[in-house]
Amino acid sequence: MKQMKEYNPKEIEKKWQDIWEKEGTFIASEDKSKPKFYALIEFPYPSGEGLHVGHPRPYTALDVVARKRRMQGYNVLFPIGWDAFGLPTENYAIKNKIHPRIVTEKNIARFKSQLKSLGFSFDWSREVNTTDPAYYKWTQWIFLKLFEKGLAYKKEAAINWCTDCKVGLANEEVVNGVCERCGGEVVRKVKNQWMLKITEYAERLLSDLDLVDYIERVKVQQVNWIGRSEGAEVDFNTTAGYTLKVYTTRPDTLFGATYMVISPEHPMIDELKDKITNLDELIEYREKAARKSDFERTELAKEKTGVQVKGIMAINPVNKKEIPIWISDYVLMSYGTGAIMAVPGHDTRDWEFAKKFNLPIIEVVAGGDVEKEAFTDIENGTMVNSDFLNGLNVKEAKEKITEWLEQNGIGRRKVNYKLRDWVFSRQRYWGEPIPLVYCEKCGWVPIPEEELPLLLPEVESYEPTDTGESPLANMPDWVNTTCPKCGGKAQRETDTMPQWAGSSWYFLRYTDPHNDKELASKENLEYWMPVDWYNGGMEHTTLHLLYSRFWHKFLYDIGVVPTPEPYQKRTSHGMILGENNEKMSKSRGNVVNPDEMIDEFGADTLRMYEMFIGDFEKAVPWSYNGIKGCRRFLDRVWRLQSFIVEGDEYSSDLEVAMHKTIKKVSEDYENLKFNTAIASMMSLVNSFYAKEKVTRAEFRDFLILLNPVAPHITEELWELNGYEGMLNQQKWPTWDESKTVEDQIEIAVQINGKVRERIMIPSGLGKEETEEAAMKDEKVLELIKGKNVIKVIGVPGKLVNIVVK
RNA sequence: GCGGACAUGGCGGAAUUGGCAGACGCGCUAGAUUUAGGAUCUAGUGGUGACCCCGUGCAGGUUCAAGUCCUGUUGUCCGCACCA
Repeated sequence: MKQMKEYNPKEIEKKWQDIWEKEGTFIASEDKSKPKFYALIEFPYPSGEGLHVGHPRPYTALDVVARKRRMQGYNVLFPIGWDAFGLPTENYAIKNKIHPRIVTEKNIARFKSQLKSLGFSFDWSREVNTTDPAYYKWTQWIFLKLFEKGLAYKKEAAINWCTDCKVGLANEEVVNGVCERCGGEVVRKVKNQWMLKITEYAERLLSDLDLVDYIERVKVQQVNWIGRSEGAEVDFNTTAGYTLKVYTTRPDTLFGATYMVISPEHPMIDELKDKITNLDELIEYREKAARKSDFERTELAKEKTGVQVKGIMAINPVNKKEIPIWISDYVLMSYGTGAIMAVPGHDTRDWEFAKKFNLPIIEVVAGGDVEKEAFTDIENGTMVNSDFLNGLNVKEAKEKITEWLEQNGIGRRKVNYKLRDWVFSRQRYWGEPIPLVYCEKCGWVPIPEEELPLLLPEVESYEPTDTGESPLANMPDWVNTTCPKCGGKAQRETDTMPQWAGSSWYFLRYTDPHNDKELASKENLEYWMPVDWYNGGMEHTTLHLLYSRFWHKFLYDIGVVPTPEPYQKRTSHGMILGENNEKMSKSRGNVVNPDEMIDEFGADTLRMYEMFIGDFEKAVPWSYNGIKGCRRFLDRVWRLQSFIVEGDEYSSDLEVAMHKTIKKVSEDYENLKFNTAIASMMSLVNSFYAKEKVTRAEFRDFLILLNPVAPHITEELWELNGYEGMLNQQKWPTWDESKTVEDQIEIAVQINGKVRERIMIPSGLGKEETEEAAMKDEKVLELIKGKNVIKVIGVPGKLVNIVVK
């Protein structure tokens, strides 16, 4: 036994990180003849807090896959960058009176050193930064293209306004009625906003989910968020001659419509103000509704409120009956037509409203008791009280009435989506300036492409204003400009883009990050896209993921990118919780800092524990003892050196174990089952210890298998023990399926389903031979002696069950 | 309310198409070694003292065989939230 050096992670991790950097080991090659593999993680937002141990979980997972793929001969792109515009930095900058650019630089430096100390195989030469003018030039360019194609428009709209951040929020940023970022109260505020027509892509965003390999829960969430529904639009005439359009998914219940409800903001009220006899009352209700924050609205959702529109009645087109019109805030202007036909017999909300205001309820689908509750079942039940629909089931009735409506020109088939257009303006400083100017004569005019990027100006104060204007509005020198079209006086847009802008296309930039002619070259996009595997958090499923798919589809339509979808495969990791099983946060005092773990145990141990901690897709609490166990394993691996014996082959008694492990590890790394891959390597090491021997061939292949998880220690052991070259340049080992099974295997013999004996039989026996082998066994014969054997069921390789009486 | 996921030892978790429940790790117990151990090694570790038996949230069912399939039920987590 030779003298062994101590395992010193501090020393060897630094050593190998320096070597990898110096040699450019992980720089993606420009050689496009090799098969490519593009692995992507969500680029981090460089906050002032630094990393906690939750961050490295997804990064390590894809690092493992990336490292394995390189050894399998792929040209791997595994890039990293910074999503650096955004509110927290700006807020911190305001509070501490430091320019957000300086704050950003500082935070990035911190994140970078933390990520580097974990030994990820990122291609640092392709680092991007959304706040770099050379990057946001192209964010602005894409926006101009959207504007050019009519997909960006400015609209006076009631938006979600965070009273703390003093900024408009997208629907997606309002969580439970409060601001997703700061938890501040959100109220409705009418503002002139830039909007992006993501709704125009709703159908494709939905149907193209068939083209990609996303985990089910991601697909389901996107489907729900897009919220497609099929129904009909129906025209209701009114006694005032005004036509009220409604959208319904239940046209079959038209005969049961006993009143109508329109949203308080519905334009009919203003248009017919001369004919409405209680206008004051309606306006009062509308104002009350507008003042309510979204939070209050949902809070008060239990009790329905409303006011009848007096002086006008609607006419049910199927039976010409006059029915009253009400306004109520349970009908939203932003969905469908802002008006509904109320069918209290078969819609729960309408039923509650009708009960409260004593409106008639008519049963049109038999099967329930509409006096007790709305009958909403659409599977069972037959149409009644519905003239020519009587006797049909719901499905048939829907079809028939829709045809009838179309024939009579009073209705049409209609598909609706819950998805709304994307509020794209922020009244903030730290974001991409919107490259448009407003000219009295020409309206909104894009600044010429060659003038991009439109730089964010230096500014005295970047505090948001109480009026809701961007800080940029306080800079007349910057705002006042000339119209690119007519040369007249014009003013710049002072709103900036939301944080989601830069992250909607960053994966494209990685393919060609230094290109100053295009956002990325055609050849590079052709070669690298789509992203083969994208892992990220579930919290981005309805925001970033949908937004970036939308931009990508748009870029596909205008011929910039070669694929209709950006990401071929999407997976998601579970959160790492504090040791107390609560979400890790500063305020709970349960944050575990990766720097400290690296200092105490080493990066390899941390990486390994991140992967071994549990089911990758589930939330799991951190455990200090758990990480200690991983360090213990690496210590054991280090000490394997003392067992090394000569041998270019696997030893006969471990041959099966080797092939099995290679198979298990190779497959598990691909299937997010890092925990079981590591478990199988631990078992293998236990076998080496049991023998106190490991051949050079066994050790060699074991090191390769372990390398993606623990890259530093394995490189060091590779070198120390005189293997050729660098470990990361080796070929991934392969397994021989026929060698993954022992010659003799143990199977169970059950009697009436209970295991009573275990026998050794040669592997590969068929069903009958297996049964025969069991029936020959002495102990088994003993056990069934004198009993009546009814049935013998053999399962090759598993067990034999003997049914006796 | 709607949609989705999950429920297995003291803990994190394993378990192809239904086929030996509890792999691997932690923790714990005992022993060895050590001046000492939050080090290392060996053995044990679902419950009950042992064979038996009982055991995958709960109650049924299908099957030779159920953690896995079916029906019902309870609980936890996540997403959406008056979407007509």
